[in-house]
Amino acid sequence: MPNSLLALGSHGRIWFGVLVDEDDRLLAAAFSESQKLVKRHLTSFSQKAETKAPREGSHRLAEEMSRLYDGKMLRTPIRLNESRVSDFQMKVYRLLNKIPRGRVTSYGLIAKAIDSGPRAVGNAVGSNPWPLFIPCHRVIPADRSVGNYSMTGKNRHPDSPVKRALLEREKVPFREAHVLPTALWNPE
DNA sequence: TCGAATATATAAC
DNA sequence: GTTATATATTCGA
Repeated sequence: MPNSLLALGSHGRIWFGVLVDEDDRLLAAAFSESQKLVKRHLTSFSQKAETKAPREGSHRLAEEMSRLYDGKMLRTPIRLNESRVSDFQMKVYRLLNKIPRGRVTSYGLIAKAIDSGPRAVGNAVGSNPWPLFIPCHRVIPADRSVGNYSMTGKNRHPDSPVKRALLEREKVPFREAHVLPTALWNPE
């Protein structure tokens, strides 16, 4: 009888939430200034495959998430439940995992590396179920502007302040509205 | 199965 | 600066 765990935590103004399966693997994560939004997002995610509502409790990954938000590294390893993402998405996410902290890459460069197209990569990056854990905020448009960071529909402006703040805490160098070319990382 | 919708890129004006 | 067009993948009717 599968039943996942929904755990919330807060740090400053921000709420973090994780959805973990019964084998302690991360199904999805979310963060927002609104606790309600985080909870709603994760609950609806779990309902896409499970009939039962997730039980609620605490989990170390909710704390780890705030470290990532602050631009720090994880203290403990994580395992992902990849059963809800496509092979294509996983191919993209494995590349995102290789982007070093303090650097960024672009949708187009990823597309070239995996022999796909930039819009398709944008789709995959935008539907990342594990924000912060899979650093989708390190992907920017080819013109090196900040680009979008939609949080599944919310905050949909072209140069997301949330995304920029994440990058700046990771010491990505900016000049005005653009990332410096030296911070660009090329996937192999 | 097909048409529409993307967190795009590039080239032209 | 602004379009126009090519493009890969996903999702819903």
